Amino acid sequence: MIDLKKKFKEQVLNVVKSIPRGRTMTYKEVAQRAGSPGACRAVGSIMAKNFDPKVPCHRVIKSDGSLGNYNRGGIKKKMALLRKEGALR
DNA sequence: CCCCTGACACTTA
DNA sequence: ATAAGTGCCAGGG
Repeated sequence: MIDLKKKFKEQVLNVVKSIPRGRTMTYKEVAQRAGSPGACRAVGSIMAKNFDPKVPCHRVIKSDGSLGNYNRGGIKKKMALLRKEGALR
């Protein structure tokens, strides 16, 4: 269980869990905070295939402001959540 | 100025 | 080990 790649995944989940309400973070920012500044694409893959209910992955968006992928009900659900939280105004 | 494509880094199966 | 999926950057038209 103590593999470097898994550590990165755990770090990514941990940093996303730490995102405050009403705040959004890009995949690149999350990847950089997780310890791999060039793994922005890996963050998307992690979220896409291994989503954790404790992780507000809906607060993680693309660098250009798009929402990216979402496996938790649909993109419109993600927008609704962010809008309700105040991350999208 | 805007739109599209290729190449890259990393994970999961 | 390979293939598929995802997001960012750079270049070309």
